[in-house]
Amino acid sequence: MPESSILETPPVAGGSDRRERKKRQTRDALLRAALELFDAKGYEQTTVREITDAVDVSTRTFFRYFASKEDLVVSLSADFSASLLDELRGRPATEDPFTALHGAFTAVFREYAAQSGSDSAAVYLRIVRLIESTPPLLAGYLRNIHEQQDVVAATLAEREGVDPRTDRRPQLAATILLALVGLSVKRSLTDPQAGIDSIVEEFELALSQLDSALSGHWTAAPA
Amino acid sequence: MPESSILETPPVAGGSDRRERKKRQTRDALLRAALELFDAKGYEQTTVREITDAVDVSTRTFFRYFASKEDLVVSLSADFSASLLDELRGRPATEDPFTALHGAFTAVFREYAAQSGSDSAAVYLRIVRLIESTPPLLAGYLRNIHEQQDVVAATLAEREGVDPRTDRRPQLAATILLALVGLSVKRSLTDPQAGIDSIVEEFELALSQLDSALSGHWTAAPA
DNA sequence: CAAATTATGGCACTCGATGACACTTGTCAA
DNA sequence: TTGACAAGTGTCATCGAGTGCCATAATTTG
Repeated sequence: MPESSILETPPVAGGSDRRERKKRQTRDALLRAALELFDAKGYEQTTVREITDAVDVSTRTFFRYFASKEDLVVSLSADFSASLLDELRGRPATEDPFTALHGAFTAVFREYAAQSGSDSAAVYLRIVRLIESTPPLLAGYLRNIHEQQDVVAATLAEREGVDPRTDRRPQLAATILLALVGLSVKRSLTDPQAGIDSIVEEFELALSQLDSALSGHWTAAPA
Repeated sequence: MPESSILETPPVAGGSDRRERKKRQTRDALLRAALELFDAKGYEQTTVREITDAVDVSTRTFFRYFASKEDLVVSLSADFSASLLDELRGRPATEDPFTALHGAFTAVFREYAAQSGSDSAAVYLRIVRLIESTPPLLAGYLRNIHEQQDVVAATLAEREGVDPRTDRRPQLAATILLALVGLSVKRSLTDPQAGIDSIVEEFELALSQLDSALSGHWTAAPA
């Protein structure tokens, strides 16, 4: 069984030892048990002790797999950001920054949404909902995004062959686009029915209303 | 001596009792001692115990004044956000959303920069530097901004008489403008010499380059 | 099988944060 | 002035997150 989900440890090294497998299993078990408990009784109400008891390892072991309780959740959303960057780097150089960033973003989400064989999309939504409803997690999540900004900006600068230290447009574009991504995700969550596709829809909508929102009064209907 | 700085407890009530004064003194002392220690040995390396020892109160008292160690720092920057909202609400209704938000932002910063009689500007910069260089503080700070978004959006919606639940432009505008504020602050900090004025300059610059950054390739010089 | 690695468990400890209880001090009414 | 009453504070106890250290068990390698 493929069982390819964002819950798994990324295929870092080719280590195919039994040791590696066991590590992966424990990590995976901790992850699943934690999300289960977080769903059931909330993030803050769940102690690390409870998570490790459910998997039957020591709490000490937990902190060898995850830097912190927060990291367990946030690292999952970080994987997602990593996908976005990968996709962005793979975009043809003929695309201008805006198009490339826009394309990379929609591609990543569509990819997740299309993975019918796995539970990536479901897990992603679960995690994001958890994050959005838990202040300390939200904080860590936003910090992550904030750090990504610089990386995205650097990537864009390289694509366009400009110096990111003198030209402010890369950082500016990265800031705006990532802010829109965040907004789209947030909006989609207000609808409990909404799936991953609605994130893309919200994103498109935001882009189309950008001009209208920033110019003049809003007496007219959104363009 | 006026001593009017953002270190002080905001003038909540007119309570001019001795009790009020004493409370204010303790809070103020904790604030100053904490910032002093944070500057000297870093936020994470400073324990609450050390702060309270410097002021000679119990650690329990500390947590009666501040919800957390993080709150002590972040609440100061939150005051700033509050100023922005006040200013925004005071803007004439004839101004369109973009103009109002832009005007409110520059006004608040200019006001801070102009307070030569106090150390508001200096303290603000000190705090923001501390926040930007301390991951957990940055996280809390960003979470604050994120929460402000909804309030700003609601304010804009009211000004324009649109329904924030159906019209997405308020939230969109708030998101973009606050993201630009954050970017401007961040950029100003890279220059150790920069004062508060440079934040406004960065903001203006970002606005003027918005179109250029989001459309086409960047072969041409920034508009 | 023996030796070198490496994951794990257990323990003690620090620190942030909270709750309970008692003490002191400022405030207000009689 | 006196006597509540409330508010700020200190002390003590406790919990949970996170870390350093060392012993031990599992795994890999020779």
